[in-house]
Amino acid sequence: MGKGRAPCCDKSKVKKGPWSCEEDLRLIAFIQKHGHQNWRSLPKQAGLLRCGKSCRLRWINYLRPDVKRGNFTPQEEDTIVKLHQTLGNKWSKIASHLPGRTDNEIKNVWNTHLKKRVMKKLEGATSRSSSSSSTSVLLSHTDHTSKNVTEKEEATKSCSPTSSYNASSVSNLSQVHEISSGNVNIVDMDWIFQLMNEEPFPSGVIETPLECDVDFWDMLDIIGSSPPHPHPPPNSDYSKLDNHSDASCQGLSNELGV
DNA sequence: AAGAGCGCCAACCGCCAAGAT
DNA sequence: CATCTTGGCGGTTGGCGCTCT
Repeated sequence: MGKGRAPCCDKSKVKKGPWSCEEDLRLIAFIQKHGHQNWRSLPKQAGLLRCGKSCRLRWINYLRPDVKRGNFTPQEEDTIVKLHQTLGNKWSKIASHLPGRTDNEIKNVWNTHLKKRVMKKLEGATSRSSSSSSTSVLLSHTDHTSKNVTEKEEATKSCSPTSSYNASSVSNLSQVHEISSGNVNIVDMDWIFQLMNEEPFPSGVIETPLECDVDFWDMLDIIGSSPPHPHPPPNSDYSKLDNHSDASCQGLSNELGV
């Protein structure tokens, strides 16, 4: 291990905060095309003003094709509680037992729901001087809160930057147009590349910064409308990107049937 | 109606381990 | 072996939305 630690990126030049649809698309498209051998250089090559770590997190937690979203099943929650008893806060280890679930998600669920539930049950059990402490006793699913959370989530975040489309459906974007969960039209990245009318991601660095990449915004605008249609160039003014982004997200949501 | 408080969760931060040089 | 780089992990936080008063 080294002495000091160089910052993973120049913090002054990276964007922070929630990811936009545009950024997600860029990341997905790049990884689909080139994979992610090097997270550090990925953002630069993909034309993202993000830290490599941030890209990795975004991919692992939300954009990965096999990531499972939505409420945890009672079985999953039971598994988490059981594994937590033996593994402690080893979220990645716990996650490895729950296909499609991420350590971050499990950590959140534990901290927000399961911990309280287990504590409550434990307290109840202690006050009743109960000798039983098995997880099956600890776990009662009658107050399954995650369902409400999910419903709320889907209602309120249908077009949020972080879940504007179903990331789990973005599997093999270049080929797959339907997924098993339904007939969902997936945005074909090759089609996007064609729209861009250029080699998707040249081996070198993409020089186009987000705020002036008119073609890219135009492309996204086209994605946001169904069917695709010629469209006047969108605003290149960064201050207007949010609105533009919302429109694109909404269109994208419709496009994907989310 | 509006402000305060709370819950949830996506994302960031810092540390550590492993691999590369 | 020492140093450097990168990926991964777990803890924490900021912001948003909902509920309560």
